[in-house]
Amino acid sequence: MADVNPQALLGFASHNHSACVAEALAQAERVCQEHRLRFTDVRRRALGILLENHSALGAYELLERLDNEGFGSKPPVAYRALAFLVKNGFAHRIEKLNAYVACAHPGAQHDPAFLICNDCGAIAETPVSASAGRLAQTARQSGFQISRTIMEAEGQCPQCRP
Amino acid sequence: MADVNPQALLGFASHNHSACVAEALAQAERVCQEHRLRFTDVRRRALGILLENHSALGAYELLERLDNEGFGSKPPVAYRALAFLVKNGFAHRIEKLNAYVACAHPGAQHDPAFLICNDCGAIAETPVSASAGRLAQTARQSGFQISRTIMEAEGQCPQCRP
DNA sequence: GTTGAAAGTGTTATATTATATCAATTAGTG
DNA sequence: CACTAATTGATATAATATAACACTTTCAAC
Repeated sequence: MADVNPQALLGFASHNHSACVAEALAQAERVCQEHRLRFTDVRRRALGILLENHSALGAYELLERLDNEGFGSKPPVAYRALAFLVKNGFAHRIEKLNAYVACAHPGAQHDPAFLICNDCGAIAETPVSASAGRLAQTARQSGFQISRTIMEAEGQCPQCRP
Repeated sequence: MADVNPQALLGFASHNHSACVAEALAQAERVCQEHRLRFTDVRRRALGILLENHSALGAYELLERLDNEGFGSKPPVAYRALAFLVKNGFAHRIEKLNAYVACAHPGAQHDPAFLICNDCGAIAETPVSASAGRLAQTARQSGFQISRTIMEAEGQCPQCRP
């Protein structure tokens, strides 16, 4: 994946990016205070980096940037920050890419679903209710109790279409 | 994941397993003839192994079994067989597990969706029309062209529930 | 049937993603 | 302050995956 056009992100619509980063960080700050979570320097910065990118970042890419900024340089540094962010809903893991994105709807309870552009790498998170879909229906019928749903669609975003 | 109870598989319902393996292999044989695909020894055996397991198998687990049976012993042997099976719809990759399952509905065109039991490792493939869901709807509305959809739900299968 | 091109196989080597464990530090609590 | 739990950073290693090469097999053209 080449450089990502920032215009192509966040639901593939334009937006004020630095404001959106600041807003998301502030929101995370608030949530952490409320829930007595320790929003440490590495964690804050990791989220900042994901937000600045606004597309999926691999753990080792994140690690490199953290390292450049004086944080640890070894894999667990990145993986632990990511684990914290994912666990608390500030970021999501994209299984298809073995990569991570900042959450586009932090705070709100949601089953994340993603549209992944194979051309430019843009990621759009869309709020889909997993419990309402056919898969959940099938699960209920067969007595399967779903704890988490992964929904990712690959394809071409509007910007990259012919 | 411990040993998987065969009773817990294929939609979490009991079935005649050796017959189902033979039938699936025969079906694959037919499809390959129709489509002029080369269903070589490694490929056939790889599918057989996946079918016998009937739950997700990692590439290296598959490799070990192929090696034991006199096929190559190096990763590409397994990955290439898997690539063939996945490409042609005889198997699916479970992104969440970095593992592979034989397809439960070979031949038919379908968007596979999976229920993954976190306790016993059982996998059920359910025929869900991705193009009919909310995610596809959102995609259409935003001009995103979906080429492939990943749907996986983790949870507890009926056998493993309290 | 021989030949040439394409596909398949197996290997070596290496890349990429991820985790277990331990020592040192920091934050929060009584 | 003293204690505990959480966090950090490092070492080491595990698990997953692919690139590139030599050799073989298949298949179609002749």
